[in-house]
Amino acid sequence: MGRIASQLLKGTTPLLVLSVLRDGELYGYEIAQRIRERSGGTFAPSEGSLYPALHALEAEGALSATWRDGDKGPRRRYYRMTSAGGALLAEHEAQWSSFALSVARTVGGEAGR
Amino acid sequence: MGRIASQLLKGTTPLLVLSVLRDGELYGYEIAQRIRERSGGTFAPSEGSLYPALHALEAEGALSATWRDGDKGPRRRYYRMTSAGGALLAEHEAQWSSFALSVARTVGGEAGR
DNA sequence: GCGTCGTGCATCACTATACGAGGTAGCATA
DNA sequence: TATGCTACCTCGTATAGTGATGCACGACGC
Repeated sequence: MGRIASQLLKGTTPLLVLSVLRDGELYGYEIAQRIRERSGGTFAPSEGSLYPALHALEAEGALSATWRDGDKGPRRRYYRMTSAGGALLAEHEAQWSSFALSVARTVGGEAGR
Repeated sequence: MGRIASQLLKGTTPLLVLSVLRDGELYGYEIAQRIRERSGGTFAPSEGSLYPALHALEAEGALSATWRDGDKGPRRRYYRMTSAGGALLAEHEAQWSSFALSVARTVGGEAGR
């Protein structure tokens, strides 16, 4: 990803994470893969941003998580969206659309009114 | 603006600044006002982000600037987009649309293929 | 004359957050 | 044995937005 995009990404991680968790329970690594797939490869959140974001969402009560031993490979931490998480997702979605709309208006040059 | 939006804004300032300068020459304060108007009041870049961004764009050669005494009020620094700035604007626009599209795809949940 | 307000530019400390590197660990395969 | 993939976590660094502060000018009210 170019040097610009990593700045554009700021603030979108919770939105992206919550979005892929609408499908159901996922563990961290899998969340990153889903985001990558769904974005068409454009987004590949680094571990250094993904895990802190998951911890923060869990601390806020937006996600609940449980450790589970994989029969193969190391243990995984599975995340599930709570109802508070659903509300937060809705909020982030609204914020995003309003933001994207405002960018479009400003760049497009139509009167903002 | 909420605490989320200020993170979303990161990286968009050059795009917004260059966009309003398509109209012609503007000075710093005026650039902020235009962005505010065009965005419908959603964006109101703080001075602490606007001026450094203008200086950076000037240093990159995307903008040329001249001091001019206002007949009333203090002197103003007028900015004009260079041809390099036009190219940079096109690049930022492309980057933005690709970014916004990817967010929409990821949030929308369509296969990213 | 003097304080206050609005314009206009600039810089600073603070903050949020993305990145990459490094560490731990388990299992599979060569 | 060693290499590589999965899987988690944390740390140092860089980027860039915010609000506060400062300087300077002109206009207006008292």
